[in-house]
Amino acid sequence: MNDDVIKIVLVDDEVLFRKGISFLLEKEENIEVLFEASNGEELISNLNNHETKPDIVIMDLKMPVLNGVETTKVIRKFFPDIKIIALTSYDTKSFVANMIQIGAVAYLVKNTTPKDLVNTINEVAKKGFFYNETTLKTIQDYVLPSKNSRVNNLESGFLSPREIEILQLICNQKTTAEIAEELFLSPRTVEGHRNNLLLKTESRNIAGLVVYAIQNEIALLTL
Amino acid sequence: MNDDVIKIVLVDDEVLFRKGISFLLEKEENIEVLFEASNGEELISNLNNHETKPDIVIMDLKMPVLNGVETTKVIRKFFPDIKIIALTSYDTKSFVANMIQIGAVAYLVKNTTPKDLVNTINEVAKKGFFYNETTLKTIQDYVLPSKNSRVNNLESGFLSPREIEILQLICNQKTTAEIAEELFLSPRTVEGHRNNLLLKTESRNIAGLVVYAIQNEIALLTL
DNA sequence: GCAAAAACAGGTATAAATACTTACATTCAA
DNA sequence: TTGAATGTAAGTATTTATACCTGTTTTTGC
Repeated sequence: MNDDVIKIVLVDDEVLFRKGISFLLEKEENIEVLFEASNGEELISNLNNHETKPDIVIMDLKMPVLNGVETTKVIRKFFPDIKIIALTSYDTKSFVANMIQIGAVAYLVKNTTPKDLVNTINEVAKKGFFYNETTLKTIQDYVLPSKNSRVNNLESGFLSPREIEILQLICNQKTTAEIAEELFLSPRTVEGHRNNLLLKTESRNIAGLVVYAIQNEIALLTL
Repeated sequence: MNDDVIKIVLVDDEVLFRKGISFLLEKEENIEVLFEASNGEELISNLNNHETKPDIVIMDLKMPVLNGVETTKVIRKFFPDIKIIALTSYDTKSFVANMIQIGAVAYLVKNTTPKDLVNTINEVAKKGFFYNETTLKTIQDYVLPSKNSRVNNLESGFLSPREIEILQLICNQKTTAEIAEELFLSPRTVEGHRNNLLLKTESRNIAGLVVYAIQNEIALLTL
């Protein structure tokens, strides 16, 4: 796959963005855009139907139906040969680290140049991964061993499924009592989870949690 | 300016998106992209320096430094001949209405096709404006006269400068007491504003306020 | 099977937000 | 100049959230 044409698939819910990138990439001689998808589910069913698999998937993280994180996990499992370049608007530390851990081989902020994008694609095709300086720094921050694993894990910011579930309900303006009722839990349990969320996301209050959730694409902004 | 080439300027903080659209548009024979800008301030200083003015500015609403709403106001004042097409990721009712009221001649969600974009540009160049069905419906909802102006204004969701200021501080995880101190106000006053914010945005709590703020580009997600 | 996480749940406090109300001064446009 | 909107501030009460603590059970990875 080195000297060959690099086969790309684009996944992003914004048509304009997708088409734009598509045109940009097709100007490159060694890059071919196989197809596009507007969310993770579409991507996966397309992958199952297409004979030729892409070398690289360029994927937005904030998408409806099946988001970038979940989609990446699925791809890693069922199509381990496909490289994933994560593309997003924001770059929260914990999220970069999270994506890398899940298996993205490159991480790009949308506010990047076409040149960088093409360069990243070529590097990924050649070496299998490509991390720019910012990403490398973030990785360093996280990979560094720490004295206390518990504290570190609290600081690292990864959320458990339950925590994510509760965070989403918080973003939906639910109170602790309502969340408890909805999930058949004690309010105290919900309080505990919320407290952990505050610690993990380093937030002071609900406002911080919501901002974090949206920044990290845990809560979608779509109505 | 009817049969002539349509001169366009793109304003968006995401380089990739900008370049993508740029390529898309330059494939059209009757469209020329004069220049690009990454935020409102850059756009305005560019407008001042360029001899040839654009016919249309395509503007993202969520931008750092000077956002789309403020930029639109400035353009309407100093370059009234330039048409503005608003482009955004989300389409909250109050925001669409707000932009139209400010003077945008078209409103496009980013999740639209290149064809629609080109079509909108051509229509705007020809007729001076172009509203799609969704936008028209939103306008209808707002233009309809109402029995009670006070209630209507509360429902319409437009926020006063003071309210926006306080909303931003809320998004920064500030408590009522802290906001009061920072703005040299009584905590009760801040409570009053916050209460009005809850009413105007139809939110139940802080979480709702934060979501609203981000959806309506009042609070930026950039760190 | 062991160790570590995660999920669960309670106690005791205080701090903060929310729900109602009212009132007055200023600013701004019709 | 009158009404409307805004900004200011307060009373009273209740509900939520936050900050500490402690513990058990269940799940998961190695």
